[in-house]
Parts: sequence; structure tokens; C-alpha cells
Amino acid sequence: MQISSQTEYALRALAALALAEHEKPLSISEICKTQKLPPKYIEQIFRKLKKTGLVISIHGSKGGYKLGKDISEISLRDIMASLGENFGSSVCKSNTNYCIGLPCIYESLWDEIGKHLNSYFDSIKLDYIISKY
Amino acid sequence: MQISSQTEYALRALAALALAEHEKPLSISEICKTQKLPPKYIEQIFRKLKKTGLVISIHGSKGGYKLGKDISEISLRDIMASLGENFGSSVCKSNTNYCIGLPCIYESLWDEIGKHLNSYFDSIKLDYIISKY
DNA sequence: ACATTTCATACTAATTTACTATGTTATCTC
DNA sequence: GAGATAACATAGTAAATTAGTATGAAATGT
Repeated sequence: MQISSQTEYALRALAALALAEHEKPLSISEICKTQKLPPKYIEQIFRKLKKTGLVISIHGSKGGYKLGKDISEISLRDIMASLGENFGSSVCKSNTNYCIGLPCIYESLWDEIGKHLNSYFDSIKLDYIISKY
Repeated sequence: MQISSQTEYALRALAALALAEHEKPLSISEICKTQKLPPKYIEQIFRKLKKTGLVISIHGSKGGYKLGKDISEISLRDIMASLGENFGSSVCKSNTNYCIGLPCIYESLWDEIGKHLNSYFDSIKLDYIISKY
């Protein structure tokens, strides 16, 4: 039960964007220099963040990334979801049918827990995180 | 961010113990038959659960396991902790010093999240889970 | 034209997970 | 006391996941 490095890196990078002037975009290399993050990995992560609208990109020279939403509208859950990290049980996945033919109480339990975690992670917004700086 | 199979198996097995007569112990093989769990894996898991007092064991023939605490005093957090699954960040581990020399806001963030998750998982007790049967 | 930077895919080393295999020790029943 | 049963203990291992790297193409500013 850990926060993946992917998620933490995304969070750090987004925080860097949030703290920068929002006029001009920040390039991957600029972000990675100050935050000492692996650039090629961050590139991949940003492409995912772009697909869900968390960032927008400017192509070419002097290009880079800007936040796609207000800092009050980007939550830790949004980040995790963008990276494909949703909560679940590793046994009772919807398609494995571990409990086929049995009355499975666990599916509803994981569901309940998942809902709680999602709403909790959704309550942690980027503005709160950068307010700690 | 998933519940490991280890945790789910432990939960299923403990639920089986909770639902059984608490007079006589249940053996690994009995538990695994009804719950279709891998016996040797469950053995290892039960040894960990024993170390933290969640179960007690009776050695030898006609032996097996019984719950070590009341069902209202065994939480999902207890189970996860017994299995060594605590919350954390995969980057900001206490000894990696990822942020050495920087003011690290993330450590306190993971700490805050960890505390929330721990108290949430602590609120989910075995009696609540088996009440769903 | 050229440098810069995003975009896209493929590959890989290390770690973790979810087990299995093998053997030992303790206890009950006969 | 012999044998069956079941916990105890450690080692090994195949598959999946994670956390990256490598290579190259496409777009844009100077």
C-alpha cells in the first residue's frame, strides 16, 4: 500500500508548474533540473497527464507544459487516475471472478473502501499541497 | 494502490476462523478447502498473524489456529501491519533521503495521508466484515 | 537551417509478489 | 512407542510490476 514513484514524481512536477509563472510554459528539462527527476520518465508521465487535461503542452522550441486546470481543481486522485492507478483488490478483480458461484462479500467491501479512498484522495488538491511551501 | 492478495487471503482466512466454532481450532487445510486458498502460502501468512497475536496456534495432530483477539478488536489495519504492509511513499522513504538538503513538504504530506489511511483501516473491524455474511 | 522540445514506441534491469518445495518439530490417537 | 497430523521454518522460483533508459520522429521558435 504505497504511493508509487510515478505519482510522487507527477505531484512534484505539477507543484513545480503551479509555483512557476503561468504565463510561459516550463519544459521537462527545466522541471527536472530543479526537482532532480528523471527527464525521460517525466516525459511519459506528462503525456498521461495531458490526456486527462491536467496539463496542456506547447510544441517546439520554447515550448513546454502549463497546468490545464486551476490548482484548486487538480486533486491527488486526478493524478493517480491519470496514471492508471486506481484502487482495488489484487484478488477480487472484476474480471477474474475469484468468487464465482459464491456469495462474495469482499467485492462490496473493496468497493466501499475504494469509494472512501477515492473521495479522500479527491479532497487533497494541488493548492493545499503547494500551500505548504 | 491495491490491497495485496496476502491481505485479502488473511482477511478471508480470519473470517473463516471467526465464523467457526471457537472451541476447537481450525487447521490450515480445513480453512483452505472451504475458501479455496493456497495452503502453503496461508501457512506463511498465519505465522505472521501469530507473531502479532491475531491468532494463536495449537501444535500437532488435531491442532490448528484460533483467533487471538475478539472479532471487534481485529482491524484491517492490524492485518496489514502484521503482514508488513504499511503506508508510505516509494520515493520518500525515511532512509533514502531523497530530499536531503531541501525543505521537503512531501514527507509531511505522506505522513498526513498515512495517518488518515491508518485510522480508516483501523476502523474496519472483523466483526463488521463478517456481519455481511 | 538549426536548436529545442514534445511525442511515441520499444526495450530492460531490478524489485516485488505470489506462490511452491522440502524438511523439521510437536502433539494426538492407537 | 509408532504413525498420522499439523504447525514451524527456510529456500527457491516464475510471473508480473516498476522504474526507468534508448532511440528516433514531428513540431515550432530563432
